Amino acid sequence: MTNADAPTPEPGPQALWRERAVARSLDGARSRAEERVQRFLDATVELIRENGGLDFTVQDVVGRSNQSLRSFYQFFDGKQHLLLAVYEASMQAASNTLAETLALEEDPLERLRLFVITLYKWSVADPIEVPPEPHLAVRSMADFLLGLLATDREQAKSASAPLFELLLDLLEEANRSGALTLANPRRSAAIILQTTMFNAYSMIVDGDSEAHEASAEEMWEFILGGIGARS
Amino acid sequence: MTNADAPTPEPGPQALWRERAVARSLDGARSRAEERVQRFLDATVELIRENGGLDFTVQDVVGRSNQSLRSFYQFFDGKQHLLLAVYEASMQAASNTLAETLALEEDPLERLRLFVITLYKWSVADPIEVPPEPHLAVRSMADFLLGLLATDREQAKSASAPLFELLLDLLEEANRSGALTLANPRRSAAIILQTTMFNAYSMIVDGDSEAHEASAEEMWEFILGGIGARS
DNA sequence: CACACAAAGAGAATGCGATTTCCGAACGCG
DNA sequence: CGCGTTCGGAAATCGCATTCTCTTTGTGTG
Repeated sequence: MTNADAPTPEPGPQALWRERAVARSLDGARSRAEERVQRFLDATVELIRENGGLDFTVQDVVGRSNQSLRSFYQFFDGKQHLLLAVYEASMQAASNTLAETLALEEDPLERLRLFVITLYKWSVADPIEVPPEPHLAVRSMADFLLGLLATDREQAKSASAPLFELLLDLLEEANRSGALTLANPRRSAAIILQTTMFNAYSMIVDGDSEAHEASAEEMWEFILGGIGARS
Repeated sequence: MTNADAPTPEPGPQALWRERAVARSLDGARSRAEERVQRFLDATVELIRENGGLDFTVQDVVGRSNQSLRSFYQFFDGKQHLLLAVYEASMQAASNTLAETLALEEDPLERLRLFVITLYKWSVADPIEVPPEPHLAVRSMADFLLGLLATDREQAKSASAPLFELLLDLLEEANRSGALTLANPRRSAAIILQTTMFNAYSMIVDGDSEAHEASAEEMWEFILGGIGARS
């Protein structure tokens, strides 16, 4: 209930962008505002898809969403915030979709495998080709994310939380069922997430470009061994 | 926007920056030029150290090295190139220093461990505190590197080559000695390098900030398991 | 219906950096 | 000694994010 009327207060670091963006306004106005924010986000996702990167201008986003610069800066603190919002949304969406997919599987370890393989594919996929939902922009946002880590650790952390928590659940479940014996599930979750999402580097430093299919499994094997499973 | 073709023939895309930079010029002039280029690089490293990031202006570099903007753009194609040059030099230096360190150790697996632990420390260390040689700027350059991967894969690859080759040698050596049984050393090298250098992400997503000491070993354990060693 | 006003669009104005260009002095050489 | 090359100094451009101003539009009120 923070009734913010100040120009640009910059309250807590945990203030969710959406709250901020939709701040005041009564019922009707609120939903109208949310809708506008959403239009900005959608336009951004489209742009990222199209040129496969973050090199579009704020003007592009504004134009694409048929709104004005003024509105943009009323809803977001800047391009950085916009990107963060998109990233956050992506992670949330990814997390939800993954959770659905995993629901079909029973075996703890198999669930974990599914998580890794799926996330890996999303992370490696060329955004231009990724057809489905406004889901992942993961690959395209990797560098933005690293930049964020350098400055707003907290935000980067909370934005990544959905996926992290999901994975953590999987690990703890596996631990309980006896499939794994992790001393520190949190650390394991962190390293697995990192290994899976930042594979772009590995992909490149090593010469070949083909064999994406193969490497998904290779990576899974690597992780599996790393966390102490595999005979 | 990637290829800014100058009137000069400039053949392959792998043309090393240093060659480019020092292009023509006879003997005397050449060394003089090399020295100037070096001054730019040194100044850059200093700046990165000082503010722990890449957010300094070209002007800063120029001023710091007591040269002129004009000269800067005569030697480098732009800030991007400067950064690439620094990164390349860092990797080369890191590789050399590592090679020296490893020479003292006999056991293949232990050599590998030393490689990982050392590189990890360099990658995680706060650049402001790293006292020794103009060595690593790895941590500070992680995001730049990812950006590079998105655009100039080849350059990113060749700049990372020194470390990659060194690690590859270690792995093959371990394979020969029977300490390891890697089916595809190149892939293993790639994934190990990635896991080690990009730990920043892992470090953050997981809550805690302490325990760097501990995590170096944890990471080693993870990698060791991943590549199939460890009982 | 005219009026007060908040919301939102159009763009011009700023500011900051990277990149280019221009001008003239210093230098090497026939 | 004059000429071309090299190079510092600094102004001129450019692209883009971020601000600021002015106008228009939608809505509810007396």
